[in-house]
Amino acid sequence: MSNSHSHHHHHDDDRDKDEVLARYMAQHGLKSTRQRSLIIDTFFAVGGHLSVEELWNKVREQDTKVSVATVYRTMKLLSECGLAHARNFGDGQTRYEAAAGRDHHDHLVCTGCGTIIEFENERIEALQDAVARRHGFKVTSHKMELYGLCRECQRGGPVASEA
Amino acid sequence: MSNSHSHHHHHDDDRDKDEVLARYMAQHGLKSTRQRSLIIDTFFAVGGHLSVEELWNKVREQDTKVSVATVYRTMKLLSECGLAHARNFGDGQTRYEAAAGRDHHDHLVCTGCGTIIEFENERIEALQDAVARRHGFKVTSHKMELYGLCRECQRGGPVASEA
DNA sequence: ATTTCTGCAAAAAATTTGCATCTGG
DNA sequence: CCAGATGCAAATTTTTTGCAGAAAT
Repeated sequence: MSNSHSHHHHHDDDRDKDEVLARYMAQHGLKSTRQRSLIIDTFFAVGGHLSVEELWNKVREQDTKVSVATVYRTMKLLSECGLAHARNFGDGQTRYEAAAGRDHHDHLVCTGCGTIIEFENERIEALQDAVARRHGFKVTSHKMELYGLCRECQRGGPVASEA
Repeated sequence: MSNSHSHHHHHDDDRDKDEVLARYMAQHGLKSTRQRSLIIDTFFAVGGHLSVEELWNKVREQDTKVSVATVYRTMKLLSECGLAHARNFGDGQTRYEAAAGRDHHDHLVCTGCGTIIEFENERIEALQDAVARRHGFKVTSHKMELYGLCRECQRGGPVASEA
């Protein structure tokens, strides 16, 4: 339900992403390797909010001997060039989510079953900017999470926890 | 819970806090110990957004042999009874901040110098509730952080990092 | 007396890093 | 070739835990 009104066309997201990545790598003298490509492709293909370990598992389905270290290093890269955002939802792990070509969005996190729903709200964004301006801040990014119980969990009681 | 308009008098916050704490401890069969009191008092006295280690250091100025484990355990407690909130600002550590008697507030985090400014905005809160309602969520808490450069850091360039 | 703490040190969990060895450009 | 990347294991960092002794109710 996202990618509705991008300023461009259909799969420009992908193109943008690749461009951003290529430019960044060139500027920083980085090399394109089999592992990096695999990790990055997997990351964008799977989507969602992946912990490094989850991503690592997915990656290893393709190439058994990619090391976690490489996944950590690659995700840090993606994060630095703005194609992924690191998030912390309170479970001990850092989770990454794709950022390219997406409007900013925030999260509703169900503390019962762990479901994460994304949403966007322009009016909130506008107010955030206003607040920041009022404090003399130049905002570069933000995150917002609402924690609570989803419809299901309000009824039947929380579904068994599953980390 | 923290629905109180804090426009009461001076130390109602403290009273509230102590009540909440006492009730919670009673209901859960918890004991009031020297260490817990020290940690909790220190936590509220210092204020700000403390990591466990920072708090531990402060605590040890009073009592050299409180263990870090106790600080972790106590902060988890405070967090569970709603008197403190755990936050993650992206440096590897969980930080806690006092919650008693305060209206909900959010943060402006300067990525240049690390300064954290708190703010409240009812209109944003209202919009958040609306969004949640629209998704069938019953929100229990939320967090929101805006990252960017504060006035200072926009001018003179980022102050030397001081991790 | 009984139940709940605390300190300590070991254990876990998450992430980073050193280094010898490969690899892309 | 050579800068940069990878794997692996060891090292860090952050948080949790088991347990025996200490305290609180």
